[in-house]
Amino acid sequence: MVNRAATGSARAPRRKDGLSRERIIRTAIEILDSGGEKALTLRALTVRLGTGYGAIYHHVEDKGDLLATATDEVVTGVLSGVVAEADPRAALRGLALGLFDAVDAHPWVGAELSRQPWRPGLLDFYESVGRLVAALGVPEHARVDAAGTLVNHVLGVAAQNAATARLLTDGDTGADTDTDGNTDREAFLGDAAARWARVDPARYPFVHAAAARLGEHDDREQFAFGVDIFLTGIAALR
Amino acid sequence: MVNRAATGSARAPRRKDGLSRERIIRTAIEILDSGGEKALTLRALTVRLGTGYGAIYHHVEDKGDLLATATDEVVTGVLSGVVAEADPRAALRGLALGLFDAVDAHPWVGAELSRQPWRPGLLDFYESVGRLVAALGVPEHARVDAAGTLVNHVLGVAAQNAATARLLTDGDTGADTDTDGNTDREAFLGDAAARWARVDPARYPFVHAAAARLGEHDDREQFAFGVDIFLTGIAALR
DNA sequence: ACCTGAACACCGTTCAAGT
DNA sequence: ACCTGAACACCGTTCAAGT
Repeated sequence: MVNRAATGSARAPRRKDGLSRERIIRTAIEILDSGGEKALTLRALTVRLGTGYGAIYHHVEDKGDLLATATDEVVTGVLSGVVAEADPRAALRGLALGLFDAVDAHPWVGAELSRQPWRPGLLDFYESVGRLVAALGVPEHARVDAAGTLVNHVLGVAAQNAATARLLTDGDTGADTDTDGNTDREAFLGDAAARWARVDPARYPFVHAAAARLGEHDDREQFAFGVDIFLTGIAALR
Repeated sequence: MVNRAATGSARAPRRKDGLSRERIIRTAIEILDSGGEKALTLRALTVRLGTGYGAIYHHVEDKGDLLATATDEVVTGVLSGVVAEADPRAALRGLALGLFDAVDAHPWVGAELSRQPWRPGLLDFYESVGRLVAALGVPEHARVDAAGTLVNHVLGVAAQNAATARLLTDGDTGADTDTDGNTDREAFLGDAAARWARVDPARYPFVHAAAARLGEHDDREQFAFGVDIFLTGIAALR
């Protein structure tokens, strides 16, 4: 399948492709993105990279190390792409939505972030949130808690997102994910909505009503709404 | 604890202790509480219950089923113990803190809740939050999102709590957890604080300052603070 | 119906051996 | 230094066989 040195005359081509820590992590991200958390096994990595286990363990400490570094990669990559805003409120909203979108695109990141919230990948995020909270006029003694609350909101939604994605893709071989797009997703969501709608309306009126409106629901909007609630609450601390 | 037909004269004692779904789940909870998520293996269960694998699978669908049911058990048990309050704000705070305390006592619950946020164990919680949010005067169209945001805050902190607990107990055999109490915990927290304090103060002034104050930090207070921020933010929706 | 436990499939990880 | 791949320890789960 690799078919290297197909043409001829080439002298010594540096050796092979050159296995490196970066390439391993990049490949891991690809596997995670296409097949979900469950798809990332050391075996799958060796196959995809065309090497053995030891080669991977030579560049990477652990599977945990692998997952954590992959997560850092995605998070830092996205945060640097967030446009700077003058207004602290708008900046905070943009920052939060930036991370939301990243997790939305890579749901496994949500699971990993809630597993290890103190990873360096979140350092810049935390720092930015902290400064912006200060810029909002929050007194010093409340800044840490306020920033923590906002970060927690992001991580909480991220975890939820990951849970939904896991339900959608795990167990699946991922074979027909490409062919049909979102039939699976729709089927699942319909199923979930039906199950939620089945709760006793007499005993759970609120949940029942919420389930009925599940179709109109937009995760991103709900997330942004939550951010605004916290921003309003935080503004009152001034 | 049930102890039925304790006195004599009882005819056929029904057979042995009688392995039941309830007993399996109760034992699972014990293992999870004392040894953490990693300690719950089917093998450990068979040993503790003195049976084989098949016996367990006869009463329980899955390990997932086991974990989910155990989580439901803990959550519903605690929510029924929360005292009713007349003031919606106080009631919401009490409800949230009740779940926080439950997760604090059983950290594995936090991980499981963020893995499956739609479990029946959370139904009553979600319903109560929804009604109280309505009682606060939040307009109907915003209630679902508002309630969802609060639930997410609770689940987010719960997941974080679980992550910390996992770092503390997993890998550990749990042998000296009882003897020495919290030496391990203190050692770990000191280590974490030291690592956080090591971040570059020039590049990360906020995080660095936060790390310095990590000692005075109380998780429960920060959680309650977040709830209050949320409540303040929600009041503006009226 | 309820239980037993060997067997199976599949993990992450190690390590003597190669280049 | 970097890589190979058989081997190991340990999972969750199954299933023919027992009572």
